[in-house]
Amino acid sequence: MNDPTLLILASLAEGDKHGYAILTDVKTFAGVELGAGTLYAAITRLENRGFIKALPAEDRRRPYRLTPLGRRHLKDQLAVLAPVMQVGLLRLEQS
Amino acid sequence: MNDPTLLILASLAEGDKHGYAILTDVKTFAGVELGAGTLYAAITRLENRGFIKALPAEDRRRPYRLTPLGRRHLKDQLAVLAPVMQVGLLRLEQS
DNA sequence: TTGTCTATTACGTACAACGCTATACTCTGT
DNA sequence: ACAGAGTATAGCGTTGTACGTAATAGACAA
Repeated sequence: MNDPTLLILASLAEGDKHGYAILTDVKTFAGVELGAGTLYAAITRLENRGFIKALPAEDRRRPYRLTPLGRRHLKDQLAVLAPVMQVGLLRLEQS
Repeated sequence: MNDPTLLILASLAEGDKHGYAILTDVKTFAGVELGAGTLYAAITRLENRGFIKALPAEDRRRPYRLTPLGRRHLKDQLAVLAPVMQVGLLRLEQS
């Protein structure tokens, strides 16, 4: 899958998580196994864009929280994706 | 939106289309306006991967058809996306 | 003839996906 | 005590590609 940011945002919509927890969560709900490099690079980008924010570190763990902006972004992304999925599935059935 | 290839495959699932027709179709069903460069570059990549194949040109138009391989690929992509959407929407509601 | 629509191609840039590696700590089993 | 697996993050290099922009060109309407 391309676009790991969507997966990360969807994961954080459930609640605060640190990187590794996102990794396992994504694998569970999406069946996608992100590489470590892919994940943490995407996290950094999401943070720079204000979609997620870092919480105080616990030990080695660096938890992140979805911001209202990130929440809206996820919602928008899903709103774009929904009709694509519907049309795709419908057309695959019909032909 | 990133990943214009998904949009193109979904468009061609309806029937054969040339580039410009894909452009307008995608705008209609997905609300996404692809740039010309984005579109034709993606088409070339899809052709190289065997997901679509070129049909005999009509005038200036170069129509393309979804191959069985491309069909399967679209199906797989949507199958990955479906749970991501479900989980995303569910979690947005809950929180 | 100016502009808009159809239709494709080429080019350049900037970002980012991904694999790989390094680091380091914790816990379990033998 | 040691090996190995799991937890957790960071850095690097390559490759791919998304996207904007511009060029080309025919058709048609104002």
